Amino acid sequence: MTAATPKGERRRQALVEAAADLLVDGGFDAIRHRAVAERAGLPLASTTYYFDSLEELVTAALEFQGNAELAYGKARLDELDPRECGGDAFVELVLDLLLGPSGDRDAEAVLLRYERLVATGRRPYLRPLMRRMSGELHALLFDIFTQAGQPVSRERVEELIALVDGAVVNALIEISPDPRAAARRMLRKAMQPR
Amino acid sequence: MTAATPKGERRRQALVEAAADLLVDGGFDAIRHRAVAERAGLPLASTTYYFDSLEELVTAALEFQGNAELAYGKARLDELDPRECGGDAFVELVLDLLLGPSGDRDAEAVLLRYERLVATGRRPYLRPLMRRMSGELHALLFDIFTQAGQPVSRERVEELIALVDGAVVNALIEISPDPRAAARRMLRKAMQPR
DNA sequence: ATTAATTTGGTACGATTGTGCCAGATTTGG
DNA sequence: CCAAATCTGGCACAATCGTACCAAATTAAT
Repeated sequence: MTAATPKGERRRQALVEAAADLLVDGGFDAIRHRAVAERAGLPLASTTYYFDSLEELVTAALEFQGNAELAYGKARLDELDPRECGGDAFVELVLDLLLGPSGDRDAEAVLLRYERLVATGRRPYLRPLMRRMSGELHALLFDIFTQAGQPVSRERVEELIALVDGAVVNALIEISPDPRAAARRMLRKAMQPR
Repeated sequence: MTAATPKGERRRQALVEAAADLLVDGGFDAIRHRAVAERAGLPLASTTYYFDSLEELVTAALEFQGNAELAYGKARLDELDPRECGGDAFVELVLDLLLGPSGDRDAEAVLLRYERLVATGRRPYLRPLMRRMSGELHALLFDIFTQAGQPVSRERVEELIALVDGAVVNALIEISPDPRAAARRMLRKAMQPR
């Protein structure tokens, strides 16, 4: 279902953003009709009016959030200073793209990113969207490495991403998880010249 | 709550195994009082009689399943033929340990293994258990590499595991996911001598 | 054998869920 | 300006959930 009136469009968008918020700090299961409506300050029925099903709402929320993250990544690419590309700053940049800005320190934000990947396994309807966003992220990383004077093959990009993702996933079971530190360690070792 | 009579112990165990079954083919969310009771052929109330809460039941199921997988891994180690350790067979062995036996062909079984890792992020009560099992798995892989005449450092084991895990997680979003193939490709490249 | 502890299984309750319904209000198009 | 489309929001329903309760049955202990 799509809105036909300007105000309707605004309301629909408000619902999407509310759902994206819930997604970020509660995971997929936090996206419920009532929760979305409440956070958006709208009546329950508006969620079923603008979205034929929960799946549609979840998809819209994921797309909104994913696009925001990609836009953030592109901004980082544009402001990339080619001089500061060998050191730690570059590693942090890559981590920012894969795990989210270092500002949000807690592991929660990181967790969600990987919940998305895994949750896609049981929600086939998300696959096309996830595939597109994942492709764009890979391309973005490829550009950033190139721009930074450290050209890499597409295969190498995939390898580095896998390394980071694996490090993160394995860090989640620690008593006091610090996935970013684990990913940083792994990435540093992989990137140092031999 | 723990059983005091032999028959009670048997019933309790039946519940654990039923819960483990549900875990395997439905994920954590599939472990519900009613579902467990039904699969075990026992009344609903037996689940609350033997387990103070759902968390306790989930924990028991995870432990049961994890131990079974570790036992499988140890069996594979014992029957390891040191002659067939350079080729593809060895790669498949490692994949069997990390993704499960190649017999279960579908991506479902693989998916669950990674759902467990990520789900642990939102279920802190599972962390001690997951940590122990993960540690044993790492040690097991270390032994296997050693036994196979390809000694590696503990750090290298972690790196290879991360590589496989990352490859799997990223493969889950494909239209027709084949995580094992993705992991195999990544592992082969990492293990080939340079 | 008889008392006490344990187990059984049926049932019920309160919360939460996704979603359908619909009379009224609002906005849009002619 | 007015009819038609769109939107609103309150409500209800059936399912499902975790868990509490309790009288009867079974098992263990003396």
